[in-house]
Amino acid sequence: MKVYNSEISDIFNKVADLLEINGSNQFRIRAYREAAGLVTNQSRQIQDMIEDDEDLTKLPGIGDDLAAKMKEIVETGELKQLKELEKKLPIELTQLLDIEGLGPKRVAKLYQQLDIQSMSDLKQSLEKGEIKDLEGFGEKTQKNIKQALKEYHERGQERTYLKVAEEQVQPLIQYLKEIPQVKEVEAAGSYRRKKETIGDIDILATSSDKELVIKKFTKYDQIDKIVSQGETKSTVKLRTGMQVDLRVVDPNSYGAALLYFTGSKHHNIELRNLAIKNNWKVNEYGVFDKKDKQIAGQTEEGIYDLFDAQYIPPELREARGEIDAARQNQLPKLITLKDLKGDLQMHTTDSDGRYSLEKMVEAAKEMEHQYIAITDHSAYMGITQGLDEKGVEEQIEKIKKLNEKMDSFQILSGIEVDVMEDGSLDLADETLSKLDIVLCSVHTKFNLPRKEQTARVIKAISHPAVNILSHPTTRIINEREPIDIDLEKIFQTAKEKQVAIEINAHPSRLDINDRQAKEAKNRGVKIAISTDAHRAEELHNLQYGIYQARRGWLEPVDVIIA
DNA sequence: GCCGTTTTCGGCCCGACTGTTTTCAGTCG
Repeated sequence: MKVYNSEISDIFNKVADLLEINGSNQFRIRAYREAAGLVTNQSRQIQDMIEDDEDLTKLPGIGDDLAAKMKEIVETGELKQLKELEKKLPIELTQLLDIEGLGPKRVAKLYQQLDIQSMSDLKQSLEKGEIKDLEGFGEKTQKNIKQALKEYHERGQERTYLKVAEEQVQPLIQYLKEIPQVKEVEAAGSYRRKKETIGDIDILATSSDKELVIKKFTKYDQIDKIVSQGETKSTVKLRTGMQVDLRVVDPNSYGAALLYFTGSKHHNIELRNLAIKNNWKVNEYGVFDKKDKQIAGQTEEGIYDLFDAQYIPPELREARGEIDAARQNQLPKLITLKDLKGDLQMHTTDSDGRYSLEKMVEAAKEMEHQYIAITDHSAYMGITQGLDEKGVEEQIEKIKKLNEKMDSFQILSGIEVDVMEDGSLDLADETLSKLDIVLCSVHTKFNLPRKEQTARVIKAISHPAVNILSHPTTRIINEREPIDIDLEKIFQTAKEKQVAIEINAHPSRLDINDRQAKEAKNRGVKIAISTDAHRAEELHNLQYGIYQARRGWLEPVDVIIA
């Protein structure tokens, strides 16, 4: 039986939720949550680590108890402790915690006094209007819970693509910049860390007249609702449903506040713990010594400097070893968009692209690319009207003629060939051998069992003609789960066969992801970053692939850049 | 439940805003 890391972290989170509703020791609860987060962020499967007899207590925050519990989950698929807790408290209570404004204390009270166990119980009680009479609750709180429950059902759980968030952040930043009293303004949070999806937007501004800035912020014309408004902080909901938090601080706290609101939370905690060892205190206003004197805080650089660390780019601030690396002067020199000289995957009207070969070439030249690969689909995928052997040869000729007219720019003849169910490729070997570059990818049979799916992909990339494995997991963010494959084995084969692994730069794919990219790098696998553009405008998506690569610690040397 | 140049107990990151209170608990990030 396969037990995934996500199942282990789900169980730990449920234990933490129930313990919290039960009023247990908060630090014990935190230990479970930390463990859940650690397991989620682990690039290796815990099950594999246990099978390899690795010592799980070497992981930070994991002691004998939690290590034994992970082992129990891997071996039995469940955790006795959770079963015991469920006898005392209904498990549905944990869902109530997802409603904004409902934390463990209130959920416990609703359960104890009104026997509210589920969303539907809550809805009924709200309709009866009996919640306002509980001690510590009131008219306003009841109304807020009612609204939050409604929004919970409307919004679902989806996070927004980075690109979609950018479209909302940029004009808002511009609006804030135009307020004369605003000195600096920057979007922080997961947006600044360039995470593939964004939950809400955190904006930081500095000003000597904070209240005025908050006031003007709440007048932004895209705001649907003001959730909260204080002297230095306000939360609003935009018409799009996106939540935006603005925090205004004094200019001399800019660096500390930017650091704080950029996160990640775990990165901050690591820094704070480091500060404690030096008898310092870190908060959003600065770093303070024992006498409460500010010793850093104006700039992020100054703060990292105080910790004897290199400046850590936001993309790396995920508590994945970046602080240690920065203190040993060993941070990677992250790849930038400028390092990339071309694009290795795009489509034209010869398959499912919307633009002609000539148009795509024109657009790529305008972007100052030095080369591109034209990689239309192979014929197998009926809906994409892909190329068969004859079609490929015709396109090769067409590209050859076009290349003759170019000075320094180069067009590579390529293909995105389908991987069949048995791992064979959708074009004859002879045809594939005539191409400059061959990408292979899975577009069908997403549900094969792990062993078969892995064998299928390994067979495909073992084909001597293949250069790149495109969108390896086939996931589409918020839409399609990744296929079940053993990426470690695939990376191993990729290295042996000198096949590159793609970071597909499409904002909804970003496949492989940041952690997987880091793992690939560690295993010595080359990465290709390409847009998979189906229209000329999409060539600009390369930036999102670069963000993901940076989050995966990639340097120019790890990537096919020219 | 974890952890240790304060090592086997006693700590564990820190502050803003709201609503219900009348000094603060609860929630959020």
